[in-house]
Amino acid sequence: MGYPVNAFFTAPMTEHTPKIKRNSKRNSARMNIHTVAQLANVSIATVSRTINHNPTVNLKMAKRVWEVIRELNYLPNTQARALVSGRSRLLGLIVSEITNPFFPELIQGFEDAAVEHGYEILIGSTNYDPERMKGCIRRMVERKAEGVAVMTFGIEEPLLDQLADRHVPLVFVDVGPDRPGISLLRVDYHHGIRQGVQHLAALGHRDIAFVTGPLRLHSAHSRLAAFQRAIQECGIAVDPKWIVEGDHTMEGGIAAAEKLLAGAKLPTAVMCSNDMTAIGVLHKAYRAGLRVPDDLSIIGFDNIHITQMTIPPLTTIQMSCFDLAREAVMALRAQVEQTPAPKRDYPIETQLVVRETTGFPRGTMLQLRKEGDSAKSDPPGKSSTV
Amino acid sequence: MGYPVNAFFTAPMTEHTPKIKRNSKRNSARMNIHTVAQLANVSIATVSRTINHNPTVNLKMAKRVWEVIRELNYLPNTQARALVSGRSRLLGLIVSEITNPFFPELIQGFEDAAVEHGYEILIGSTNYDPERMKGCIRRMVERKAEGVAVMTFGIEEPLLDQLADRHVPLVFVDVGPDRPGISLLRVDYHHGIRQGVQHLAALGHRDIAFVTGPLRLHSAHSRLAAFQRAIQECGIAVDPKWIVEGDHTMEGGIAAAEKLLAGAKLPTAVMCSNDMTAIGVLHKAYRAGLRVPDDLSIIGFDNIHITQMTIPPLTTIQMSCFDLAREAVMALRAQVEQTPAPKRDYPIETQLVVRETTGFPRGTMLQLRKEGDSAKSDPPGKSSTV
DNA sequence: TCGGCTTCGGTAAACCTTTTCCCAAATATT
DNA sequence: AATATTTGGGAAAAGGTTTACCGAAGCCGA
Repeated sequence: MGYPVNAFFTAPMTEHTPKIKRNSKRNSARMNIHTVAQLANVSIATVSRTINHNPTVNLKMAKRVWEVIRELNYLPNTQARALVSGRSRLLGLIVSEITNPFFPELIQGFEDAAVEHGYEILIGSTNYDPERMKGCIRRMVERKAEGVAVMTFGIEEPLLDQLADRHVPLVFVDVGPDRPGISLLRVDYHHGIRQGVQHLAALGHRDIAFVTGPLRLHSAHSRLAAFQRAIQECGIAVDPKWIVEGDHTMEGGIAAAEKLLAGAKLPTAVMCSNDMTAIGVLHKAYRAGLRVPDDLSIIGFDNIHITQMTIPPLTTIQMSCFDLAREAVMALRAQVEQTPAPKRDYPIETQLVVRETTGFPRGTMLQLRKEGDSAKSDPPGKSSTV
Repeated sequence: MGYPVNAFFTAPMTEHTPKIKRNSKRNSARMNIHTVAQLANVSIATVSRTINHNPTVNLKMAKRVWEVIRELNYLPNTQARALVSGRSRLLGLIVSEITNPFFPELIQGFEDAAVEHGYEILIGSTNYDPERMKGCIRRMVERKAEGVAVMTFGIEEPLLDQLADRHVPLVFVDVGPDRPGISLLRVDYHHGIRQGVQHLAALGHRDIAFVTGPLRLHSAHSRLAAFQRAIQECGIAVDPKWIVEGDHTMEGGIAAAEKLLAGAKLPTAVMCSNDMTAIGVLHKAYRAGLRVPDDLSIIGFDNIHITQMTIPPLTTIQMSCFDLAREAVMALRAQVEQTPAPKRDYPIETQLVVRETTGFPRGTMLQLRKEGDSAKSDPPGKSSTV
């Protein structure tokens, strides 16, 4: 500091020495902005400005620089850029379980939205384990993610302090602490679930069971509450015996179905907190010799890709994970880039998709048959989507 | 220069200015190794040594430093560490499509193995698009991944030069250029596929179709070749009409099944290049009113989790993606950490898993029935694994 | 032809950490 | 008690980039 800046202009020799030193190092396969500058016969500042599309660089020179960059296949060192600019251009995404097909679809959407806006993503999978969650958060902080979307549908509050304390913008699903820098994606579970319940009620179902997600998670409660509200709206009583806790896995679905089958009276329809659970229930029904939908109607939740291919294709409630992902990125960007007034709430729609696992309950069917209306045996809405 | 502790010994006034500037910045929520050093009353070097468990730091001092680190919730800046140490501790993983359930399982395994050895992962999903592949590779280089596993089961050669030229260790599946720094994971497709073919042949199948993967991919050819060899070993002729190209998606499976169904003569069994294809075929069979396995036997490949839950559960050939992932990390580590003699070849086993989509072909079944052996109608090996 | 203005390009500091080198202090040895 | 040896810790450079600041060159009008 404080040296007369241009003193050296008149004394080239002293400056030459370090330059040579640089060259010798560079020859050993080390490529950086200096290499480019040297080959293009410009200063590193010019190279940097060219790369960052600074308009003060003259076109001819820019072209020359780009040519050298191409020729060398030069790519700037992201770490160095992030270090000096203070921007990592990294968004974090924390999910429950990467092996649940819902999440890869979400990840894909998140990545596409992020890349579109010049960000990259850092994925963390908690597997419902607080230890792993802690690790994920640590990594997000260490790598200086500029924002983190917590899509685990539930998070231990104390853990997120690590992030909140560092003023990392966060986005949650459903619920989260009300602080500045924290956005919420509010899923309107009620709309889709009510459609599902009404669909079942219209078919004549009165004995409707519900398999929840893990009740530690807030989203599981939200979905259950939406179900209970919808059921009551239809004037049906909710029998607590038919509310069974699952864990959002296929195995959990099987276990839940077993519990239901063990009861004295069977429900005629089951709604599930997610599609994987529904697939488990469907499988158990198959094993138990129940025909779907004749003996048991099943509705899932999420509308993951594979539900189109189950046998029979699953009626489910769509929650667009692309919307969810896009909104999450939007919310994060709004915080990071300080768009004037960042909304805190981003609503997400849900929507019933009728496929072929829902039909008349057995009793009704017989009744209809008796009335000579056998053509009706085709469930309504068959393959309305597929 | 100008670090707090000894600044005053030399030239207090001139050096004092930056110190104040630093502090003022630090107060505004900026935390780094200097903050820790200051609070612990040591130099930054000591803090760094403590963090890196350098044994020359005396225990008492280390304890004091760790306490401050804890109290501040300090986490070192990964970018800066990577920049100076030249080690990003990042491993890249490039997959075909994250929404194909095989890959999340692979990713999970890869991440677990990486984290176990102190690495983190960078995921790229190509969606079979060379443009995206290019982007993935660029990101891997930019972020300075220390090694990259290319699990797309096929890569455009010129693209990988970007990585090879930079001496980034690579690991491929099946096939890859024979250069130093490139390891191969050799999957023994033949073993599992032969088991599958023999299983079908033993049941009496002679008319066996095969739905390949996208033939641009080398792994598709490998699997097809393994099938053809196995078929010939069983003394069955391969009818080229029954080799149909799929694309590793469920939709591709449906399309392939449609092509097969349109033929004059139907095969009695179909082997598929992956499970998603098999699920598509299974679905098409269901739509066409064919019973599985009575009218059509189906065998998949990969043994993804969901195959346990298809209706009926899918007979498939297991390729342990955890093994694959673990071996990939091992191979990369061997290169990165210069273990004495890094093996180039890592063999991966495949294994038939018999579930319930394979049974006697229709003709045989009737024949057996005629022979009064109706008890045999249960296919052999039923749920031998589930 | 010269002075002032514009425009373009170079220099060095800053970002945060690791690591080498070196010095000082503490302990051991004669 | 004085020197040799060990140990612990501080200073500073390096790593690759961005950017503020400043100098130089070119251009125009007078």
